[in-house]
Amino acid sequence: MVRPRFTKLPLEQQQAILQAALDEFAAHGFHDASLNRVIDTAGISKGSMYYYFDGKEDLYAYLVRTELAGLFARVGTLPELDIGDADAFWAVLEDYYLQLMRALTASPQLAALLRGWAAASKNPAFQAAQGDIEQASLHWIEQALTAGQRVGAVRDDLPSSLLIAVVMGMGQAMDIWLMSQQPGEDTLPGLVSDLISMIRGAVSA
Amino acid sequence: MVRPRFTKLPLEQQQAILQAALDEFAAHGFHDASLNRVIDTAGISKGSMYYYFDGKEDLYAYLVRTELAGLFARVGTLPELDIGDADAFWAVLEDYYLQLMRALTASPQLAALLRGWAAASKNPAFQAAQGDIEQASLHWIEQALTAGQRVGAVRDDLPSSLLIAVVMGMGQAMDIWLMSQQPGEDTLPGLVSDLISMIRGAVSA
DNA sequence: GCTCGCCTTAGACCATTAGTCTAAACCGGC
DNA sequence: GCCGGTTTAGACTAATGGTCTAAGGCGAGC
Repeated sequence: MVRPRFTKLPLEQQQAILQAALDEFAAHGFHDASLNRVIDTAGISKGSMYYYFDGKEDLYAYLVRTELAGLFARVGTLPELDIGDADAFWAVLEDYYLQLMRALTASPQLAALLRGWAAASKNPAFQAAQGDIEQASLHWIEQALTAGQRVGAVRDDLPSSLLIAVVMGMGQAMDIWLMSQQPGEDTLPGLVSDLISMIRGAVSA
Repeated sequence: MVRPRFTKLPLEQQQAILQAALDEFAAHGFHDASLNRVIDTAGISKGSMYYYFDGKEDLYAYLVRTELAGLFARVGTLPELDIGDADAFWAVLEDYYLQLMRALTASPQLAALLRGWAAASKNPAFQAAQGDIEQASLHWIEQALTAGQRVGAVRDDLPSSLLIAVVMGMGQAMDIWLMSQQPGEDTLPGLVSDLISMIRGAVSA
């Protein structure tokens, strides 16, 4: 866990460290990122780094959490899902997903960070570090799915763990594909609509 | 690329090396596997290992390729897909997928190996090593999808790269979920049927 | 039977990694 | 001015993947 002392640092030094970490992790992914390089770039000593963070995984988890929080703060929270019928459910979801993707295309570094996260998250040895991030994401999808089941938009004849796993798999594949397309503001809505329609087809009642 | 000299080795020594590598990679995944441990376990020297293989990625790629070839040899090749209508297409695919999963549950080490492969394959820095494996897999899915489009079982209004990416993402998620369930011979067919129905829903015309 | 030359092997060595630890520097309170 | 806890510097460790050189092994030609 990140040490509280880190948050007591002058903001500019916090940002210097986080920026260096973001550059490094976004450029190389978790495994191939060098903590030593982050330390050099940030201009602090190894002792200080380990005084602020438990280690590489801790820094990474904190960075992802912080950046994700910023992203969701920019986009806003997910609107209420279980008012209305199935069509309304999917429309709301599509709109929200579109806004998320807009925000993501605007910050390619964050996209790279999440791409690396998606790649690593399946590795069991890494899940310990993923911890609350993964949990939050799963929780988010789980809530959306159960809301969809309440309004009859999502089938409920399968184990929810399977639905969650498949939706996450689809979502990650779509995110990566979408980022690789570098979609413009004109094409993005249509693509997002297609993606949601595929998810809808997969999990519809 | 694996050096031809490796295949000229006595079979038992080849198998000693491959078995050691399989144990290590299946237990720890690609990144956390230690090549030095493989070398020790196999009872060869570092010089020999690097005389047979270009390096860690090369050994891993060769191992996956070999094991995959064995799996497909056990299961047999995919039956002809574009005879009949859409329902026939999905029935054939389901049956084949079921056989693959049967074979996979029978060899948990191979399942672990492929799980690690799935986790690593999204990392761009790693794709160079994936190379022909990834290509073969993509090619396989691509062929199935175009066959499905010919018989009207698969929509053709989306970029095929998107369809491929999404189907791969779903497939990987499903494989991982399925392996984590440790399904018995009684439950497996029903689960596989559910999985195929989700893919069908996602990509149907 | 001997020797030459090439294929193979052994393992020391290198740069780099994440992470540990100790000693010094700093700085506020008295 | 100095005392004591907080913070920093960076040497150090164990392990990694990968390189390289020198020796061993062994068969062909004579």
